[in-house]
Amino acid sequence: MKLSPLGEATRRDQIVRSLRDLIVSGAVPAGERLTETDLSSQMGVSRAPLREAIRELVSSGLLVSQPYRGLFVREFSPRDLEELYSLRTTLEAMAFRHCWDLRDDAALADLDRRHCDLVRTVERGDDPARAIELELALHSWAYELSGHRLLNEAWQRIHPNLQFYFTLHQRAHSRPGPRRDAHEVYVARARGQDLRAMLDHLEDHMRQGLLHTAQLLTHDADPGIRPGTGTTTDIR
Amino acid sequence: MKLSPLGEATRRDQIVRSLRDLIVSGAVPAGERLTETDLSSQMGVSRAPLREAIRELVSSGLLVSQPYRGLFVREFSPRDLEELYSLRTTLEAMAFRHCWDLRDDAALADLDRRHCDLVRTVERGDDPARAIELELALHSWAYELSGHRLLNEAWQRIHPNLQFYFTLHQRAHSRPGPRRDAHEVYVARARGQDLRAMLDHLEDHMRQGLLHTAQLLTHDADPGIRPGTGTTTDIR
DNA sequence: AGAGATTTCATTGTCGACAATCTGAAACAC
DNA sequence: GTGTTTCAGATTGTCGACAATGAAATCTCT
Repeated sequence: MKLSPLGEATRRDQIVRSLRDLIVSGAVPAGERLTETDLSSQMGVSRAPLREAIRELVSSGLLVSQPYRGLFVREFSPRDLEELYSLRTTLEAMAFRHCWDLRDDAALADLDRRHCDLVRTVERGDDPARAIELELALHSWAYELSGHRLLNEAWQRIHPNLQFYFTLHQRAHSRPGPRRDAHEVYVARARGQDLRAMLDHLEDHMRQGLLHTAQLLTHDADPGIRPGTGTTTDIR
Repeated sequence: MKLSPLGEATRRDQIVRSLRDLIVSGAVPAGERLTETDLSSQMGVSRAPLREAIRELVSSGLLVSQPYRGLFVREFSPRDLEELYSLRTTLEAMAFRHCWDLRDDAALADLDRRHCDLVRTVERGDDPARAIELELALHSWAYELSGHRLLNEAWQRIHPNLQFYFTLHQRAHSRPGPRRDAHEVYVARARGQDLRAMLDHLEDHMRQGLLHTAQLLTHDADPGIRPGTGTTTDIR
């Protein structure tokens, strides 16, 4: 039996969730300045718990705070995006190395379930935000299965950033959610017996994702993107 | 010319630094409960900035907060330690892959400088806390050189945890600081041309560190430590 | 005396008000 | 006209007091 953690009672946590959803869903434009007074009055709470929630979101990278200057929704430069992808690749490779021998029938069934959810939502076509969520949830499988709490925490920290960026990207180019066949291969590799193949596919998958999103970026002056620099296993 | 970032003016940041030093230096026993009222009165500040500072330390793992229950200094289980080491190994390997081709004369001089500082402090014998600090600063070299901001952030987040644990460990067993020759090899590898050798050494170095510290742990019931599960390159 | 209900008290979570700081524009000197 | 200074307005940072919660101590009933 699996029971979800009961909702945190404290307002701070509610605010964190609420604000995170607000940002990640793209309801506020990236770079937008947020004023605490407005937020607190709109949410019907005092500034004290709001400010604590803000601290949490700042340290997870969704907000940027400049003392006495203001609070801003995070913006993504091409360089930020590349860093996000490279770190993610490294972490996910680590997750697979750790969870590889722990894959039992229950775990694989779990993987299938997540995959089915994703496919269903993608095929339905509406609710692309949900598709993004499920896409990332699919990737969460390896982290959770690994049993590595610290690794999972690290993933949970960059997870909203990816979700946020995907939403931005999708809105900007009104594209459909993630492609189906890419995940077919991913899942197949994850079910297979060849860890090396999984890691290689992972790196390709990530590199493709990076290129796919990066080539559509309008900022073209930043020389941050160098597609090389293997992040998991390539050192030869 | 290198100018250090000018000190944050806000009290919150001062409190963060002050509290972090307090914890990391071992002045407060691990597992100890901290009461906000005491802290705020002792530090001569109100609870508002204190609580915001606490949020920051909680999200970096140095404090544990249970809503309405209390605030506690983080404790390390053998499992926590293993997770810290494995994640650190992965991140540091990534740092070296990223900085490898960026090592120029200035960077190597920087590395030497850090190494000399460490050796001097270790040989002087007093101030073991400073030795720990410099030990970790030596490792920071690769992260900073890599130019990978997100990676550096991740390192900065686990950095205090390591410092904290080393302090605890050193106090408990009144041992001298880090061994000298271990870092001779580390620096030599970092200066060399063989990235593979560096990564292999890194893994050995970390595994030894883990075993060295873990075998002295008194908690022996936790089966968390399984020395296997290579974290960087071993998948053969 | 012992188990359960109740009260008490310390501590955390939240609020509204005040002080410190930044931004921008208007006033001023050259 | 240009550059500097001053001053208002708005916003963030900080404070002290109050409400909500948890845990220990006290009380009650068998």
